[in-house]
Amino acid sequence: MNIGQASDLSNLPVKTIRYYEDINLVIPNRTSNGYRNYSDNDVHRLAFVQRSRSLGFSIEECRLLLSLYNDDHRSSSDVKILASDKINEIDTKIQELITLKQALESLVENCHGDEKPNCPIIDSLSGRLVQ
Amino acid sequence: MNIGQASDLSNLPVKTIRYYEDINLVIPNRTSNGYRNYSDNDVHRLAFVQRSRSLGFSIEECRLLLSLYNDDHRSSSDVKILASDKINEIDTKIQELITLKQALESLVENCHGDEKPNCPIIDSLSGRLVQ
DNA sequence: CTTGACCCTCCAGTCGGGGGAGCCTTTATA
DNA sequence: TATAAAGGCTCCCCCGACTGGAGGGTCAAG
Repeated sequence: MNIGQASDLSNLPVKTIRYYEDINLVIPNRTSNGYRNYSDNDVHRLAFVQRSRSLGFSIEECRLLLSLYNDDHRSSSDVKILASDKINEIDTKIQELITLKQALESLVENCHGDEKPNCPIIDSLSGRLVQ
Repeated sequence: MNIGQASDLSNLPVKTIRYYEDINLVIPNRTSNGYRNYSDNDVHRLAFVQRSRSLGFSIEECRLLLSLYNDDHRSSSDVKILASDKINEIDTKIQELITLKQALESLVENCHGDEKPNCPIIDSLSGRLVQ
């Protein structure tokens, strides 16, 4: 099938699918007119990448997951480790964002938010100690 | 002072400080030999940007914050709105990451993680319904 | 007078694509 | 059968926010 139909079936933009070929992730055959010709298996792989990406895996992790996907002799422990690592990564990011949010909240709480220029948020950003 | 000292005082890499000049964020004078010559005020502005960036503000938001920083007639409400919006942004991101984490956790829980190829994580990524 | 630390500019790369120009092929309609 | 629209192709530049490196110039110490 052409790239447009592959795009519909995989929920990936056409541009992204071409990009995935550029980086040797999912490589279709070509028809005689030079058009990309995606097989059902190619589309499965595209959709696999789409779901993996939406779960937060990087392209390189998707490449690894794809190779496990196609490996009949894989160990499920390899996959589990990859997913567990990603959970830890996400968790670290969440904690960082919570810390950030708390810092901003404590600044906002102390700001009157009126028409006057006096502002503890600016004071803090400029390095003056507040509180 | 030279860029190296400005780097030490602002906790910003030399490369980043040059980049901030490129994008017209903090522009120093030059000495006769062509070296950048940072004033104390320039360094304050660099440090201001460093703190703003570490609180999650984008470069364009930093540009706006800097202009408020230098505006004696600012309203603190303008600053407060900017910071509150950023809190909401961060909160949205946290919620997205929590959802992502939960999805991954439910997949990992069902995976035996042994030497066998059978793997509900791969099954789910490949679009096969699990559970 | 040389060494090393520091400074300069310019170019390319990162990640994961997006936008658009300029062209070719296929398909639908008049 | 002519034409127009839709879809395909390659190629190149753009995003944010830097980072690395090449290839040079400048300055202070010994």
